[in-house]
Amino acid sequence: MPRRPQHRQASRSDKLAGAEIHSEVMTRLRRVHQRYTAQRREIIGVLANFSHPLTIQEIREHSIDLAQSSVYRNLLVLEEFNIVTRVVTNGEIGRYELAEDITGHHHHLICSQCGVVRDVVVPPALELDIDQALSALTGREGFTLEHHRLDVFGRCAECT
Amino acid sequence: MPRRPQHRQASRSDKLAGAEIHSEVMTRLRRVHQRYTAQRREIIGVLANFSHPLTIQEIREHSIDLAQSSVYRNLLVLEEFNIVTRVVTNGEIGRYELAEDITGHHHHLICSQCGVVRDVVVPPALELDIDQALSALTGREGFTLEHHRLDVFGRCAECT
DNA sequence: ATGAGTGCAAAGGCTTTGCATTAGG
DNA sequence: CCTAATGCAAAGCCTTTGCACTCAT
Repeated sequence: MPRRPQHRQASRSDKLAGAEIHSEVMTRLRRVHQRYTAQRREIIGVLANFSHPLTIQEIREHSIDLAQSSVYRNLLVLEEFNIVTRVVTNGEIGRYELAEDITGHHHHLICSQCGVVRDVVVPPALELDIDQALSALTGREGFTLEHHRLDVFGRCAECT
Repeated sequence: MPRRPQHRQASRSDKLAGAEIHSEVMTRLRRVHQRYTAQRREIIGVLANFSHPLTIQEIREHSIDLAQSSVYRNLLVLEEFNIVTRVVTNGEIGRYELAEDITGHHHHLICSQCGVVRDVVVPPALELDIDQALSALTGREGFTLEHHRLDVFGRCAECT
């Protein structure tokens, strides 16, 4: 399964990189009796090459021989087992990225004009404050806290 | 334009309520040369009756004689002029709520299982911390900060 | 009066599904 | 081997659009 060369984009604080990601994903899929097929490797490979969530269109554009239905079906499986995450940003088109326990916890900076998404990390102290406050809040509301999502909206330099 | 009685749900710190909302919306629409038609009043009325974002389906279910296309078109207009906000939560179905400058700034507590959405308010101190951190962050990234969205995911009491 | 807004139905666009074929373990 | 996964095309589902009619201003 050929992997076309791709320049890696601005890397976040990668917890895992390159080959490590594949073996990690392989392990996880094995654990749940799922196969790590060529198409799944391809999808993971593409997602690993970018430091921001991709649309299904984009995933297909950056790979070859990926049937549309396979991409949809595989992303569903990969999401089910917490290997990728579906993130919703501006419009309603779904975007996917590797799970945070692979790439590290981060948030999204979204241009409200053109929709471009950039991964960002906020100070650990703030994350702590947020988690504390939300923990109290969910308790009060009878919810079991799972995780939070902090999206930042603004205009990117190009869209002034 | 009949408005079926609806029990108002757990009210947040309402900045405006009932009739006030209609006159406020009326004013805003006038300002941009838009008409406040019966259908638009109906939509606003339904949204005002709930303290959490509604899907288009739900909006239609809680009103009468609203053509599907009119709901879509009106929500587009209302969103354009910052009277309602489209919020995306779990899946990809759009949900709408009154703009924050009408209802007050808040966030969403979303059940990752059943998708129910509850409005929540976090401590002002936390909001301040967040805004400060994000302001610094967006500056660094060449973005102009507009607003943030903090969604909390967890399991509601029913979904344990 | 008169153009924005409405309703109906048809068209779009992304996503899901059915089914025969292929391939991973 | 033997079932999960794939590819293709058809079907679904939410959303948008065209067009004639209606109603706010």
